[in-house]
Amino acid sequence: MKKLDESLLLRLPPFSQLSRAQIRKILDQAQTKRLDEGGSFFSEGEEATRFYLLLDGHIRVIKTTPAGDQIIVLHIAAGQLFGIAAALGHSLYPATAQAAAESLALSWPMPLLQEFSAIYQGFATENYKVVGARMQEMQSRISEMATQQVEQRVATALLRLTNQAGRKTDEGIEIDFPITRQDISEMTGTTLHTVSRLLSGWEKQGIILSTRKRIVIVEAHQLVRISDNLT
Amino acid sequence: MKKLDESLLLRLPPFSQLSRAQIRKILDQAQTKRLDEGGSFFSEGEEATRFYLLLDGHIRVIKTTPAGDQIIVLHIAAGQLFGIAAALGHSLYPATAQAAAESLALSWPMPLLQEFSAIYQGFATENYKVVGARMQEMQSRISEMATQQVEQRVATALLRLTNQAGRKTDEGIEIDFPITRQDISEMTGTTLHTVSRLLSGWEKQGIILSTRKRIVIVEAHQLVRISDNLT
DNA sequence: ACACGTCTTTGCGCCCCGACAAACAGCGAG
DNA sequence: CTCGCTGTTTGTCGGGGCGCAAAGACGTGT
Repeated sequence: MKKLDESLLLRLPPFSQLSRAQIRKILDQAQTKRLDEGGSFFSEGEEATRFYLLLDGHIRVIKTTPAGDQIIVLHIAAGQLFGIAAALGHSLYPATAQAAAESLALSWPMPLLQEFSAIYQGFATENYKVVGARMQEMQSRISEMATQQVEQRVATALLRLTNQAGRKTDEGIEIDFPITRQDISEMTGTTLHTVSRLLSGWEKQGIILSTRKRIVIVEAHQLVRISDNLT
Repeated sequence: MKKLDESLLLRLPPFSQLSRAQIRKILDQAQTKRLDEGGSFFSEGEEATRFYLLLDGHIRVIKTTPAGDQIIVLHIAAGQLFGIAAALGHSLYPATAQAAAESLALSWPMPLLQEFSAIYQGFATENYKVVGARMQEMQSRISEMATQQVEQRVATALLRLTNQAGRKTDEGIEIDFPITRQDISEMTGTTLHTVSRLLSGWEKQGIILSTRKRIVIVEAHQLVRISDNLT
């Protein structure tokens, strides 16, 4: 309900064409939730009662297989809606939304999702675009997993992360939230050992810089070359 | 425009709650397209001008990687809508829709997609359900590719196919359209050689029967066991 | 300052599965 | 009937990357 939030929302795609009054009305119905790294907004299998908008931070969406291993399905950056699967006919959250860094989100009761879509021009179409973009990303990842080698997949994953959460520094582009080799292995379907070996190699070649939980891409074009398998 | 089509449509989810008159109006605006095995309704990258409803046959949705290998993203069974990605903000078809068997489909100009959604109760929600189901399937496949061995993935793929296109025979459940080892390898991200070896092994064990382009699952529970890695 | 937990690195051996090659079987065309 | 194309089988070989194990680096809390 702070003024801060109002102007913030105005800049976000789902709400960009609304009036101040409309924004305030929407905000009145929202809850704020702040989580430390590692906390979950909701978990796979829970009843999908609310949908969310990430104001700040980063979220990883995790699925756990019957066998018990976790894999990271996608990442969500600030400004994006999440937990909207119910609009697609699911009554349960299909995955877990976990904070990859300290995160702040607004949430609304699920029935308002339909209401917002019906009432506010642009909200629905923005919704679809989010879904469409995610479907494309998932398709790409299926292709990658099917055809690419581990080395290429890891390179691709890093590039994707820089696109979604890259922050320019004087050394290169830094991935703007804490991320471990384990995380990357869960994104690419390999082991943290292999990821560690690859990153070490790349660091020796000056392609990246890396400290604990932090990765900076120095020569992105080299990663592109690797992900395209031009050896 | 045949009577056949009218009653057929009435039974399909997207149109199940419509009146005869509404159905006729919808049909008047539709084109019919029949394709032999191997033909394409549309191709990846083309401008998305029409959306489709599969009346009969089976379709495989293919993506080609920059490197040139094809992978089968998903299969579409009779009664399902396809080519509706434009509703999600894409102006180009994101993949190729190829007939896996002789197929018959209706199609409408893309603008009618919004119109149908707006006018006809149930059409829009049915649409979402299709999208939701496909997203879940894609998520599952990402998990599988990330965590499962090739043998498990192939078993899972066969089970999925029997669910989507299984036809009961006296020998077991038959996959109801022509499918090659190559196809299966493109679904599971492996080579046709490995698939051939696996299927041969399973046939020796009496789990499946297989002739050229035809697969019959005899002991589905054994496949479930394999896909769950209970060796 | 110290101890502890988390994250990371590195080595080694094995096995799955991809690459290559060659032959066979089924089906349609002429 | 025979040819040719497409799909399938089977063998051998080699390597990428996973499992296992252990130690090292970094950050944190007390």
